[in-house]
Amino acid sequence: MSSQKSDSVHSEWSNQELADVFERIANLLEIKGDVIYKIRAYQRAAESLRAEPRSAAALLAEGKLDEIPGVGKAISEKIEELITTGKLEFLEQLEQEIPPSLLELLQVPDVGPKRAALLWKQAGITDLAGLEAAAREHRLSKLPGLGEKSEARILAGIEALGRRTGRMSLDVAWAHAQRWMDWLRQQPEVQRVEPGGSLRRWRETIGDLDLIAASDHPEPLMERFIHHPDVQRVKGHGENKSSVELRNGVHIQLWAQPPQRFGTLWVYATGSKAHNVRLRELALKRQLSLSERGFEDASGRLMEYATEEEVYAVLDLPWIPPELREDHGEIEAALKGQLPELIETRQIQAELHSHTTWSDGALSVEGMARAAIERGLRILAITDHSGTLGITGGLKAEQLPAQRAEIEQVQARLGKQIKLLHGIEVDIMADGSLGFADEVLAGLDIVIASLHSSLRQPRETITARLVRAIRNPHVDLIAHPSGRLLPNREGADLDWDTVLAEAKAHGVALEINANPHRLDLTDLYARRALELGIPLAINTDAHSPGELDLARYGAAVARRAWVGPEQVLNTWTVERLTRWLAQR
DNA sequence: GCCGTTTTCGGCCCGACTGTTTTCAGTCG
Repeated sequence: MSSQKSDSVHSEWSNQELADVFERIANLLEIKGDVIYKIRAYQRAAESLRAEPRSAAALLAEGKLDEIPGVGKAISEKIEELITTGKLEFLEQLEQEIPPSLLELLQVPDVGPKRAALLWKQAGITDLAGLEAAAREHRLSKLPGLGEKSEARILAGIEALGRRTGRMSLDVAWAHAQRWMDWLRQQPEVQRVEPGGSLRRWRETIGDLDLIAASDHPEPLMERFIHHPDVQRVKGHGENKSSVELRNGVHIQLWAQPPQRFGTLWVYATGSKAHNVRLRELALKRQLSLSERGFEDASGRLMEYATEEEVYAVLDLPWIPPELREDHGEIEAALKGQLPELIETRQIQAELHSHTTWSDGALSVEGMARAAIERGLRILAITDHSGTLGITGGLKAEQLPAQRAEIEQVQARLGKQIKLLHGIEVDIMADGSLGFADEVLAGLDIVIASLHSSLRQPRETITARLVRAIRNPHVDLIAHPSGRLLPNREGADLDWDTVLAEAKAHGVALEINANPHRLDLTDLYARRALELGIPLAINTDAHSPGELDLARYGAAVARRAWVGPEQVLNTWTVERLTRWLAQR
C-alpha cells in the first residue's frame, strides 16, 4: 500500500487504514535505523488506532484526536493530512529513501529491520524473491554476521511462509490446545499445564498456540515436546521455551518454569505485550524488575510467585481477568479498584436467535426447545429466516400462523420449563427494506434483522441500509451486524459511529453473535455500545442443538468488551425481557 | 514522538534463544 489511496471506494480513512500507515512508517524508520523511541511512538499510535472504536475522522472533526493514547501533535497532524489530502508527504519522502518492497523481508522469521538494511545495502536485495534467490545461491552466508545456519534458517522461513495457514478461529484453536494440554499433562515432568497467549485472552482469532507448564525438570520435557511425531519443524528449543511448527500447520510455543515461578510465567506468557509492559513499568516505580522468572529487587534478590494473584498483589493490583489484559484501560481501572464486573456464561439464560426445520435448522421447534432446557435456558426465541432471496428454505409470511400454532402447542407441553418466543430473522434487502411487511412483523414476539447479501456495498450505501432497518419500529435486534466470517471474510464496511448512534437513538439491541466464525459485534464495538447504553444480546444463532453450547464464545467477546450482565438481554428474567419487547 | 503523583526535559520493559562471535547483536514474544 502506498500513502495514496488506491481508489475512491471509501469516502474516509478507517482507523485500520490509518494504523497501517503508521505501522508502515515505523517499519521503514526501523530499517532506516532511526531512534527506537520514535519508532515505538509510531507503533503505539498504530495500536491505539486499531483499539479505538470511535473513528479518527470523527475525532478530528471534533478536535479530539489527542484523546487517542499515544497520539500527540506530530501524529495528529499526519492523521489530518491523510484525511484531508489523501496522502502523506512524510511517508512519500521515506519511501524515496527506503525501497518499500523491503518491508516484505520483515515477514520472514529471523529477518528483522537490521538484517533487512544489511541485505539491502550490502547485497542489493530489495524483495522476497531477491532474498530467496540469494539464499539458494549461498550469497547470504558471505555477509557479515550471517553464516550458513542463518542462511538455512532464512530459506526454511521463506518456505514456511508459503505453507503458512494464517490465523485460526477460536474454536479450532481451543480444540488443538486441549489435545496438546492433555498430552503435556501425561508427561512425568509436568505438574501443571494451562493455556496462555491470545487463546487465554479469547482474542477472536489465534495465530500461535501458547501453552504454559510448571515443571521442576523442563529440559527433558522440552526434549520430548520437540521430538513429538506431529512436529514438522523446530523453530526454537531451549530449557524454558520451545516453539514448533506441526505437520498440520499449527504453531505451538511451550513455556516452562518451576512451579514456584508459575505465577510470573503465566502472566508473562498470557500477555498482551502491551499489558506486560505496563506491569513492568509499575514494578520499576517500586524499584523492582519484573520478568517471567519473578520480581528482582535492587540487590538482585529474586522473589518467586506461584500464582498470578500474588504477582498482581506485589503491584497493589487485584487479579485482572485475562480478557481485559490489552492495555485498554484495565491497569488504570485496577489501580482505582474499579475493574468492571464481567458477564459469566452461566448468567446467560435466554437464547434469542435460533433456527428450526421451518427454515435451515436441524431440529423441530420441540427438539430445539428440549435442547435449550437441557442446557438450563429459561427462554428460547425461535427466529427462522424470512423467505427472501439468498436464504434457502426460508419462511413465507403465510406460514407464520402455522408456525405460531406449533410453538404454542410445544409451549403447552413444556409448561414452565421454558418460555418460547415466536420471532423471525428477517432479511435486510439491498435497498434497506425488510423481507416482510410491517403488518407481518407486528404480529411477532421478537424481530431480528440482519444482512446476508450485498455485503460489499460501499460504506455509505450499506450504512444507510442498516440504518433503515434500525429505524423500523418493529425491529428489536440487529444480528451479526457486520456479516463477517472468521478467519477470512471481512465484514461490511460500515460507518460504525452512525450505526451505534442510530441503535442508541432507537433503543435497538445489537447482537454479539457467539458463533466463533462470526463474533460480531466485535469486542471493540461491543465496548462502545456498552458505553453508549445500547442493549446487547449474546446469541448463538444455533441451527442445531450442539450450537447452543457456543454461548461461551459470545460471553468471551462481551468480557473483552468489559460487559457485565446488566446490559445483556439474555441475563434478564422472563418478565423483564417480555416487558422490554412489549414496550418496543 | 509521546508524556508527566519524582519530570515541559529526560526518560521510555525484559529475558530466552540463536548464531556468529571471543563478548555480543539480532530477533522474538
